[in-house]
Amino acid sequence: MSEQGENPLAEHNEQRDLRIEKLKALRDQGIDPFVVERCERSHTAAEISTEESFSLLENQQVSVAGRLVAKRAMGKASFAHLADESGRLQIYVKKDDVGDSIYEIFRVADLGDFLAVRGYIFRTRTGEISVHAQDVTLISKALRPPPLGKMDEEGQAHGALANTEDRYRYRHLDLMANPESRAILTKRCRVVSAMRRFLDGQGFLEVETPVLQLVAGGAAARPFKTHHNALDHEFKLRISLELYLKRLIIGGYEKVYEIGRVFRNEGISTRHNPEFTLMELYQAYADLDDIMELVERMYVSIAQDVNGAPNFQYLGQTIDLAARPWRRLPMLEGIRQYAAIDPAAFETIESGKSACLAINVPFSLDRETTLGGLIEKLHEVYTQPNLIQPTFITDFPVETSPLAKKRQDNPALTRRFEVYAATQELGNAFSEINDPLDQRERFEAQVSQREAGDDEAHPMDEDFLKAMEYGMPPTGGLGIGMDRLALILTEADSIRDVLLFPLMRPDK
RNA sequence: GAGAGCAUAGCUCAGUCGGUAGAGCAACGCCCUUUUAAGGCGUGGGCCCUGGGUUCGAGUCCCAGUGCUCUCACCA
Repeated sequence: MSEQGENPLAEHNEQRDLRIEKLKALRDQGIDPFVVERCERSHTAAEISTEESFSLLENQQVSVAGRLVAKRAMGKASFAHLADESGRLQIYVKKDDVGDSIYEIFRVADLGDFLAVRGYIFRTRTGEISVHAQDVTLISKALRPPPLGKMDEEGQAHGALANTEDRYRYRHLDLMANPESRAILTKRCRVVSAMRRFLDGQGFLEVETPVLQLVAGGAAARPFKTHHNALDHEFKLRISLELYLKRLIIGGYEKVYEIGRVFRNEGISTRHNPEFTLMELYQAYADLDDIMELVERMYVSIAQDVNGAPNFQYLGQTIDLAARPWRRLPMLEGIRQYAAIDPAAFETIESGKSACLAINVPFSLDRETTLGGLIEKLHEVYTQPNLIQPTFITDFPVETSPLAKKRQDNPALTRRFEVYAATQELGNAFSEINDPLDQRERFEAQVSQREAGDDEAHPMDEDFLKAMEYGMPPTGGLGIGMDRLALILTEADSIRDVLLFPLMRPDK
């Protein structure tokens, strides 16, 4: 926020100044790395450096390119490593072979520059498969040194960019310097594509619905607000995908899904980012039990795709997704097992609270204003930490489930489940309400909660209610936080590790 | 929102009892034709996060602020 404004060229930086000088000197000799537009590559680093490929490629000509990430210059013959997306590859540059002028180009190349190398494959005295250069071209120049550190024989980086803030804030540097960061982020992308592949294979249609909405509904959260100039109207960024996808079911689509960014104006933590990726699907003529079956197959398929097995490790435990059917546990039954409170105690909020007092719960009862809220709190505190192997928690309280059908035999409970594994919530599903009168009552109950001070209660949405009044088939729906799913499949510590660019406070 | 920890060279980090700044890597110069965290000799590089305070003297101690990280709360 400096008043005079920052001129990047005025920035004092000795190493950068030197590199700019080098660039000028090269240009004076007619060598300009930035005029290069493309580069023919015959092989990637990974395609060269395996034993199988070596047996085919030894003494063969190859053309490779990549970022200069290590350099060991020794007078008239030098070694260096180039990194491309596939990995690292050693090159050997000998003055006698490339000639004085090319050797000089290599000699002045800095770490971070991009080089194209043509040469033949050989194995060094110490056994490393390498390219013996016959030609070296500078194809792009880095004006700042990369925070690479050094890599030892085990491939372990030393002295590389390690500061957590910088790794998130300058992800391009993190990706350059830390292969394990890239591995986790790549896996996250694969989780999303595996999800898409599975759903496409099941006959679901991928759709896109509005991010800018007049009423931000479908979840309980405060929205971001923005303004459209031409309409001179306030819009909100969506907090879920739900209500527009249901409109598509009303319109006659039978199996739709969307994988999209949603925005919640809330705190940031190791499990929360203000914008995150949600997958929601809706299937007409299906109920909660159909969705359970779908979820079991979906997770097995995704784990198989990204981990190569229908299970994964988390905190030292093996989570076995293939052992189907997964456990089904009604929420009140879980509370009976893990908190030792009889379901009969939840007649009223008062009787529920006395049962809580009797077992000395470790949270404040004053905060709980609805029976359903109290029950969910007990579930989170007592049951959830025990849910290691995949488990469907069913029969959520009606007050906290304003979009789920009531159970016919007990209208205090809903046809809803959340799926848990490794103690993490990994999905939320309902038999969706399709009775517009019931839906109106639920919204009205939410509006009274809002008026009682709960600014995250669901807002009234007349436009959606009107849509439902045209008739909606019985429908099963499912929502999955993709970032959370990626988090446990990668065993990452923080949601920021599975987001390419997590939200950061503005720099300086 | 509450608490704890951290902030020093481009990167990773030391810095003792309060005495005006150190290493490795990176950079620059010289040597070196199979090295691989190459090596050898030499050189440059610092708003010690910011602002106050204590003190003859503060990277170090105190206060406040800022930023980050973690824990808790919030987030059905």
